[in-house]
Amino acid sequence: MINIKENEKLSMMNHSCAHLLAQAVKHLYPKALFWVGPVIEEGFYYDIDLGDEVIKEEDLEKIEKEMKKISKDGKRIVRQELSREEALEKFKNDPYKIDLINNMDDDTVISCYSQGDFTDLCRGPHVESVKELKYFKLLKVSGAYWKGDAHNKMLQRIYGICFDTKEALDEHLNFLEEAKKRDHKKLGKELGLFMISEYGPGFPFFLNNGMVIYNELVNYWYKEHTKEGYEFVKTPIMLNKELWELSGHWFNYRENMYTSEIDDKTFAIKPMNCPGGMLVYKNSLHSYKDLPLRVGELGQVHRHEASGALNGLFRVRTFTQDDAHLFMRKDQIEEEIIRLINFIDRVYKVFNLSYDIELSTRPEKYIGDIEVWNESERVLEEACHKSGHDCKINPGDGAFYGPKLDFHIKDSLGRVWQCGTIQLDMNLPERFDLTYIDKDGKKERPVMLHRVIFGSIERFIGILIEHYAGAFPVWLSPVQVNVIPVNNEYHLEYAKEITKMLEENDIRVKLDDREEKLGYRLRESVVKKMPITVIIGQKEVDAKNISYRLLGKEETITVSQSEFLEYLKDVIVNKK
RNA sequence: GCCGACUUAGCGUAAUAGGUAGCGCAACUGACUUGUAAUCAGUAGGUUGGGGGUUCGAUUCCCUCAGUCGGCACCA
Repeated sequence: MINIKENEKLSMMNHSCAHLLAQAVKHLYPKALFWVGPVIEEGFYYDIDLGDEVIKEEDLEKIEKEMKKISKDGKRIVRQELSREEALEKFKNDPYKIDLINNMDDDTVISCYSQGDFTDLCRGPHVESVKELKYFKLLKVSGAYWKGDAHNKMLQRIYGICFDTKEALDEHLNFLEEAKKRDHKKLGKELGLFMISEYGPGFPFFLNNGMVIYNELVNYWYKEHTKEGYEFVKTPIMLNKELWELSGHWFNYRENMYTSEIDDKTFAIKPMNCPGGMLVYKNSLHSYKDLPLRVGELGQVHRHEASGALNGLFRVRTFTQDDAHLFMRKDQIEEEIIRLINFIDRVYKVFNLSYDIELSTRPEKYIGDIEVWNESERVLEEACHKSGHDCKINPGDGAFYGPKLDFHIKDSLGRVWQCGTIQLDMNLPERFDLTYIDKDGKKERPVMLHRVIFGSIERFIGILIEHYAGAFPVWLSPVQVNVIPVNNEYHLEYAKEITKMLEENDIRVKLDDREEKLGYRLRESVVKKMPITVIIGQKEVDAKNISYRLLGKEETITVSQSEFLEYLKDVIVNKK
């Protein structure tokens, strides 16, 4: 996946293409006023005020046609620098451009670019001529708040993308198509993984096949966390409102919390697991010798997300965080974080997911001492480097209660998802007055980390569906082996024997003994993305061996039963 | 929540300038007895997302509610 913004030439082309779009829109909708048209990672957009006219998806073709016409006409793109007064005069009928000009610093060089009958306020740079803009595509229209503020009116935004060659454009359009094919909502339905009912928008149901994947992930999670020295808890879904007042969540997130009135008391369904985790910590005394204490919880949380935000498994109203709270002494932070980074690295590698780490630092609104912040940020960054990773800084993007490391994974299509996060919390240990007993018998405040690796199991499954295009590796696959006898009359008995043998070895196996042609059943094996298809015919019956085909491969491999089992155990245990 | 589009059988879809809906797959029944991506025939399946309105008549037009999708805003 290409990042237009990071490629100087393409970035300039896309910016010019945004102007070309604006010019075309102006031709077709003379009343149109334009806000801004920046380059983004996947092309460009332009925000447009059309009064009461509406541009619809089907209008894009028409606009594109006009853009092509202008491009063919081949006008040069000319830069002109203006004084503030000249600029205000030039754009006097355009409140949006006036707003832009008035918000410019005094030392900004004001410039505009003209191409034929169209002029736009812009700092540039641009390509020499609209002639250069040949391989572009308008992709979607939507509403967008003026200046990105939900209190402002909504403008219409048109998205597009431009390339320097036809091949590059086609490649991108193919990429979009491929992504569409992999859509987890579509595959989830086709493969019987999950469903969402209109009775519960944002509340996914996992179906049998999805549950297999879910449980495999959970089992794997427990196993790895046990190896890493974690303990496990399960805290209640619902707790008295007073707890949320104490934690501060009631004040900050009340609007998004589900509540229930019982016996004249308000209970709130947990939107996060930490307050419960704090209570667990406080349930017993802790010695400095017991630290670091690592407490894991697969905690199901509920958050009332805006209806328009919901999206398959990616954005839901209930999800399971693979949460953990780590309590430690100050001198243990660095080591613990390095350990965590290595842990997360190990987990992502299992799924063939590469990733980048970003450090988000102190935001404007923060709590705690600035020295503690600086020190914490330094420790996080250093741990990142010491574990052999680059660390991109995201200034001011930390939580109000502490800095964090975010893990951005890259899927097989090159799309980036934020999943893991390690957050230092300077708020809750204070609010809950967490302590441990130090060497000299005095109470000390522990340092606390929150962390997730998958983030949300539901969302992670959504990402995996798209990452694998529904063709899961054997260890995750709902059905691992599909057994097809060529002819039920002669081969079913042996096929049953094989099926039973595999079942006894904890392989998820399916026997397809329907009275259908081999081709038909084989096709279904492929369509349902079953990783291994065993075909049992006379040859196999006679030799007492097994022939199998791997999903996506043409060849048939014939092996003995024990070799087959060995092969299966290898791919499953080693998660190949 | 906001802007726009969409909602027809389990799934994917067609149709009517307003005259009560077709097709494919799946399902079921029967025939076929099969060696690497769809055997043939038949049967059943729909108050066209819910409610309201206009009309002699609404799946089609209008209003409204819900949901879905693409964005925006939000994302502890």
